[in-house]
Amino acid sequence: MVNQQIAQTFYRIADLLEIMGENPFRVRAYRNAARTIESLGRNLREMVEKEEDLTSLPGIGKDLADKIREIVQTGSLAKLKELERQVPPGLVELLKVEGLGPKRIKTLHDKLGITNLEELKEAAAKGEISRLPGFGKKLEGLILKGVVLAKKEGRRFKWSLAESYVTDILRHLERAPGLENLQVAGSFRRKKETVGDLDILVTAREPSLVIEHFVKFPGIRNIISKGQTRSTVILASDLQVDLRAVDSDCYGSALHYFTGSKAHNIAIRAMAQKKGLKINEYGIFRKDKRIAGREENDVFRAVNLPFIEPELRENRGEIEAAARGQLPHLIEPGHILGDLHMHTTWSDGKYSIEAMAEAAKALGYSYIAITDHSKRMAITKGLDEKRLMEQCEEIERIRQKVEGITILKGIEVDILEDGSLDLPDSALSALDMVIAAVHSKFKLSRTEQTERILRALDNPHVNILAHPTGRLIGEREGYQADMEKIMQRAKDNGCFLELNAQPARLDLNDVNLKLAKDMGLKVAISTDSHNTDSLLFMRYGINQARRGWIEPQDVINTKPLDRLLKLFRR
DNA sequence: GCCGTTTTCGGCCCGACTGTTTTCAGTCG
Repeated sequence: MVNQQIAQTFYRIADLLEIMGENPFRVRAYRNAARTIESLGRNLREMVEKEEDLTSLPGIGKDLADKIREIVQTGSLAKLKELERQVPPGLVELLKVEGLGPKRIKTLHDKLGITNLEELKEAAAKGEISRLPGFGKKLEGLILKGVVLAKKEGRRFKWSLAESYVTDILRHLERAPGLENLQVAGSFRRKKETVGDLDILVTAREPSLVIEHFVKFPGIRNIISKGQTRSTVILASDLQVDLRAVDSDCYGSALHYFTGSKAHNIAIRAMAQKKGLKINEYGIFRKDKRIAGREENDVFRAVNLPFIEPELRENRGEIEAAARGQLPHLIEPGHILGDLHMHTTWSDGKYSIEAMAEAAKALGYSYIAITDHSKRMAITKGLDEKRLMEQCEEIERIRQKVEGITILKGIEVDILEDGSLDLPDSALSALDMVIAAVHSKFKLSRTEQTERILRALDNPHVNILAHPTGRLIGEREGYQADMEKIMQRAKDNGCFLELNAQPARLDLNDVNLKLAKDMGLKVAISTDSHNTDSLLFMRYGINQARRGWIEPQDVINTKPLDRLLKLFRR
């Protein structure tokens, strides 16, 4: 929580400094630091309390380390308050308007006294803006439209939803005349859990023909720009799509460039600079001579690095790891041997145990675990002790019937408010494995929530903590809890954390996955399926795992059954 | 404001598109 607050503070300072016309590199320093903090696994409050050296974090120097300490210790930052006295706070909102950046906002403020969105709208409506030097009728119109759009800004699309748009757009683009290569780049290619827009790269004999074809895509609501090599459109769903066309000689360097992340690209380019090279989307250059760029790997070769998988390109240590020859060998869908979290008609699932087993078998799995809810989840017909025993007998019968896959007896047992479990040990001891989960009392204090979960992990029957933070992407923040402590206890107790592969959960997130890996704590990637179709959500889990640097050996359900069962013996 | 296997000063990624310009600034990614 404090990490997010600090990151937001730094972003805000960056915006304010930018509007004041400050040194752009200083502005960037604040944004870089904010990004570092957002993707930091460690809790800054704890680091400050332990008097750890904050300047060891990338992009944090003495000055920003002091500011972090000030925010942790006082809850606010004098520097921010001072800036907010100098710049009307409403001006920052104007940055969200398409076509307005710091320079124009400053002009609008200085010449027309505009301090917020409402005043901007009035001025545009009265035609005052087009009379300013450097502003024209067209920009005024854009601002009028932009003022409305600004409120919607910031919407991000879950990766799984973006994927459905990608499918349609690619089907359209494949029919473009003279098309050679077609690839989605950007955060979609990096498998980020949400994407802000889609970046599509093409190569073609005649790029402008592809652009012409692209803008005829039926799902387009608005064409923002359309040039010789590049076009931006907005789909009816509000998703922005950028198309870039390059020559096939540049395909590799362009793909690297458009895949990002921005922070990764800047770091790679800085390395190239030191070697007297220049990297841009058109290739790798020594002086003015182009020396490579057809293959994406040319970029990495130019800076003496091995290929770095797109999912790792966040400048979170992947470049250093690559330089040391210590990049992870990321997990792939084929490594998964079974699914350890699913529901049936015994609680809130839609299919029988047998149907789930057959569906999993068809996916080539060698085992599954049936993990229905426990009685506290009354709305799901959660199992009490008696029904759980009946279900175990039913599983015994189906084991005889369905061959070629092992069905494990499990439960997703509720963690009650005090950290005790919803079923007695006598019931849990009859099972092959136990998942424990928080489904209630999300609002407990951080300390209480942490203690509650730690106590559950101390129950010797618990093997896996389900959806460990409880967050729902874009809808609900997770409950407050000290994940570092929870992970450490799980490791000490021989438990595991789940990576829940439901596209709305993807819980743990990438940062926490990396933290778990660094601690040596293994995870289970599970679909939490309530029907046979969602067994396929496994791939979303794999995407997220790869972003968290997870390798096959870090995941328990890549292990053959006998080794898995040994891991469940605490 | 950060950073350093040439450096503690002087750099900091770089190109496309648009609009209002008659040669370029601002914005965006």
